[in-house]
Amino acid sequence: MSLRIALLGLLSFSGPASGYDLAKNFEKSINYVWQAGHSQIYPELAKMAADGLITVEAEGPRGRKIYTATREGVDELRGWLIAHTPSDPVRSEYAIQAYLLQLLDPLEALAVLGRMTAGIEAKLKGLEELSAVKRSAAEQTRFGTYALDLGIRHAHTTLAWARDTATAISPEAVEGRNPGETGSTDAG
Amino acid sequence: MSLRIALLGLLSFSGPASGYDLAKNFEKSINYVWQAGHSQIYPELAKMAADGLITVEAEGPRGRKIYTATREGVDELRGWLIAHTPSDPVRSEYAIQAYLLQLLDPLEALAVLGRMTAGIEAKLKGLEELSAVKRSAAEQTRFGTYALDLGIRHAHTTLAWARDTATAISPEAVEGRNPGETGSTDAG
DNA sequence: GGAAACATGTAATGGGTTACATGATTAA
DNA sequence: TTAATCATGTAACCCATTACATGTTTCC
Repeated sequence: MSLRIALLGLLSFSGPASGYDLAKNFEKSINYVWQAGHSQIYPELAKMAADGLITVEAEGPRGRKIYTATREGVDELRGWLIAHTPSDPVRSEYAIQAYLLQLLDPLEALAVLGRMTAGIEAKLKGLEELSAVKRSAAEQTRFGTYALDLGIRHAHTTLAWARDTATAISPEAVEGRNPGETGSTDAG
Repeated sequence: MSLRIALLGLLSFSGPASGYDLAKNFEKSINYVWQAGHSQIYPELAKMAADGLITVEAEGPRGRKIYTATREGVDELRGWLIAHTPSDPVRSEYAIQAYLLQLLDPLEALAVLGRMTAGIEAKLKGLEELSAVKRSAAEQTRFGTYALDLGIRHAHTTLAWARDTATAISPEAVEGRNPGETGSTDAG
């Protein structure tokens, strides 16, 4: 359902577009918040057309099909936005690892948390750069910025959590982790 | 893969257990972080047994099967914890709605954000109550608490984001939202 | 005897990822 | 002519949800 809504939304923003256009557009906007590749998008567009939510307005070169949202499609989108209460099932591999960390000894657990921290920092850096680019280029819609903002905030939260958890597991070990020291050879 | 790991983890904590036990246990622990029902757990256990990660140690009354992790299972779990970098694909209906809100007029958008806020507040309340219960009952493992903590932090973050976004859309309208006023009939 | 909880499964369906497959157009 | 990019699809497989289906034990 969400994919359908996302595609209807993109069509509403951009006007008539092909599956290829939508896939490209998806990749650099909603993608930060919901993932889908062309192999999922093309069949979904076919189903949406069969359901009367969109129509093939025209066919261009190379078999390019131009879709437009129908009245039903617009209604569907508006109805979902206004009436649908989002579900937010948490499905976090980070949290699973956190839950199971006690099966490792403290030093191993700290190493795992260190890897987590690095991963989240990298992701956060990417999102923030993107945010800066989009803001300056003004290529981004106002609300697209808000979605990106949510992503950045969540990454910050996860990062802070990983650091605090590391501290809770072993305060001394974490405090000893200053730049230039690895803490692996000299314990004192 | 994650389900497998979660089940191996639960088995490691509890010792030998049946699918039923694991499903119950799952529901009140990892469930806040990764969801799976019995209809997913039973087949997965069968596959894990076929793959040599667990074995049926004994059979109890009512066809109850008691599983234990094998050496391979323990290795698999430890290997995943130590080597696997968690993926955290964001798949948030909240964010999709945020992205598409500009298709509504500001008053409609505010109503949607209000519903979001209420939903997240309810969820947060549930998680925090649970956290209090678990802390007092000491029934919770130390790291299970950390996973729950992550859930609570994320909910807080989403809530703050929803409020800030509402303010950004329409500062006046949001400031006017005091208890006792609905703001729907008298526009001020 | 009947309800509740124990205990285990399968089937149908939907959603998502990866890989496979094909062909047209454009620009170097 | 050949590489890049445009453009569209299918197939195999995995994971997840909901509903269906069955039988046992315990307790009232």
